[in-house]
Amino acid sequence: MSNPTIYDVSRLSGVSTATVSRAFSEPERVRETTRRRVYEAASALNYQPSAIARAMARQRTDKIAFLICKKGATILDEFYAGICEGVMRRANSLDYQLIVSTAEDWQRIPQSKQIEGAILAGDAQPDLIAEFQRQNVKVVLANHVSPGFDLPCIIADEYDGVRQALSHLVAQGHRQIAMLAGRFSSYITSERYNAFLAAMKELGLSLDESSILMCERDAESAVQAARALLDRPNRPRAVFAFNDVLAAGVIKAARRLGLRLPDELAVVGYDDSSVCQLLEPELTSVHVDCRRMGELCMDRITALLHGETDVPRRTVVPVSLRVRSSA
Amino acid sequence: MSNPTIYDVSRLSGVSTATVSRAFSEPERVRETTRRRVYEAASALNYQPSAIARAMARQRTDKIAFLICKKGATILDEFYAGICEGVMRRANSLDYQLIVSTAEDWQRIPQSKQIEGAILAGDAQPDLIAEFQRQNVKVVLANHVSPGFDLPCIIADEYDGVRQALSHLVAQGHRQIAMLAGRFSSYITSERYNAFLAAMKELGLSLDESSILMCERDAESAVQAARALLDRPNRPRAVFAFNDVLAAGVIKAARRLGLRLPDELAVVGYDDSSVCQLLEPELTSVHVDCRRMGELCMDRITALLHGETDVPRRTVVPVSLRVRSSA
DNA sequence: GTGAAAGCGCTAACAA
DNA sequence: TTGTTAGCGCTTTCAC
Repeated sequence: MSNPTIYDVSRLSGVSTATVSRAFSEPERVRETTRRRVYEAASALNYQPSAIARAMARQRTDKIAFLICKKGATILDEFYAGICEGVMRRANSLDYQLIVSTAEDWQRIPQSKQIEGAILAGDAQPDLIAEFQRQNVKVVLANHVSPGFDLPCIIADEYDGVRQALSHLVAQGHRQIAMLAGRFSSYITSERYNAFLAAMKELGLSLDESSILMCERDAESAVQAARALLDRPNRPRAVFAFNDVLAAGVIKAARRLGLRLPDELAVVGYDDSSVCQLLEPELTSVHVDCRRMGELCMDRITALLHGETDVPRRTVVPVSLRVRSSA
Repeated sequence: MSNPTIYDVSRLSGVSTATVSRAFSEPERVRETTRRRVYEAASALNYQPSAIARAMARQRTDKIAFLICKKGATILDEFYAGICEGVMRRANSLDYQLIVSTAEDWQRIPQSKQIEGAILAGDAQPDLIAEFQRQNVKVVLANHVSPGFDLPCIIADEYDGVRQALSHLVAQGHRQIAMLAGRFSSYITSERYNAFLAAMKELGLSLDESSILMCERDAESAVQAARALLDRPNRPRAVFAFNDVLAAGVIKAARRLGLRLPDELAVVGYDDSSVCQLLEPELTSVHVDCRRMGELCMDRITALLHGETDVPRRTVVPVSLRVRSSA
């Protein structure tokens, strides 16, 4: 019942185990005819090399982990699922196995997972990073930077994203732009917040403190905040939201107040998630190529694993505004 | 530079490797004081048992795969991400490692992945299943059933979901209900389709062939179909859509025609995805507990792995209508 | 181009 | 309760 081993193949094909091994991992080093005999025996026995034994002998596992570092809420939102997909694709094509988990769950398990690298997506905690470094596991950060560590990180061009959004609104004639900021990871929140301030300044717009609102990360919270904003006598005509969910909240609030978009209120979101095309009017949003971010993460990990020394520390992925009918 | 091994710990703590091994895998079989000494030595050396070596010796890997079987489009939509999350959670708590991939990518890699079980989500192809069985890998199906095989499968109660949706519409006074069917996996499509026919009959509603529309799985396709439907002189007052994306398409089309929801048109979706609460009006939809489905998948796999013989073949997860303002 | 044999780090009889 | 030791299936020198 147990699986055939290299010994079985060796016996059946009449060559040594060393040759069988080579036939599978360095085919060019074994003579054509021999190789053929090995393959025939192998397929007759339905043999496949054991990844475990191979890892054991080679002292490497070709295994890397993708950990979502995010407290609460659903684990795989669309954005992280996109990064995950990019990582997965690239991992598969590079013959790496991908373990997917959350940072929380990962840490609960004491046993070493024998991974060679870890991609931490989101708000990676310093102690987790330190732990990996102690175990000599290569680390790459996605959508986050961790000041204390010298690690490759893949981030989106937050500043440019916000700038594009605001420029578009300005081009539509808006001068007074409100911002609805959500509580995301500390990095994203502060980055996007500062980008807003900087872009407003760059565009020569006056900043009204009262038109900067904070809310949680759910739509309902956004609806509340937006209602307060839109109820004001001198309400803003344009709103930039931290992501599409919040933007949807703003649109809901606007609808309930009977406002027509984009004429009476312009709304721009962020992430260009699938919901943008489900709303009416469709939501103008900043597109982030999260799959690409995932691929880059894998590229950085493999570079580190190959001992490359000049791996880029900070890779900024360009973003672009997708103009639709909400603004 | 290389990691400490069980020999290092054995030497430092002055006990045999067997005892060290036991201290980690069967703590109760080693005396308190000895155990303590082992742990001290281990942590002094920063030792962690190698999962590879353990797998090699034990002849088991504690590794299972979650494969998304779905052609095209994005790999991890919200529904599958939910199942994946459930599987992940349970896998972590049971100390299994989870490899996540797509069926396509998986098959491209010849080397054996040494998994003990595979959870196939979606449209699992018979040849893939057969291949796993040949390799003695346990298989469980999620959101799918494969007639040719005797496998545990976890599915949602499609029939009841549709019935609840239609009952609700009937309770609202609707008699003439249209259906917008999308091309999903063959199983889901036919299941939901037949459920509609059966439920209509059960509720004593007359079935008008012309009010059953097919479309692709994207919102735009749904908008087109819905427009054709709503442009008719004798247009329906209620639409049941195969999922929330299609329902959103219907709402878009309705909006563009100036129809007011739910008074002039009632819409019900399926899946209760996050978009339901982002739309205005919020979308009434059939809630499917996909995380639960994922957990059940893991439970079935572990039952199989433990050699249990009476593992349920067909587990139907209950669903429930979430009534909101669209119908 | 191929073979012999020594590991890789751990587990599980079996013995003490 | 603890120790001895023979594997687990493969890779990789080092010979030939």
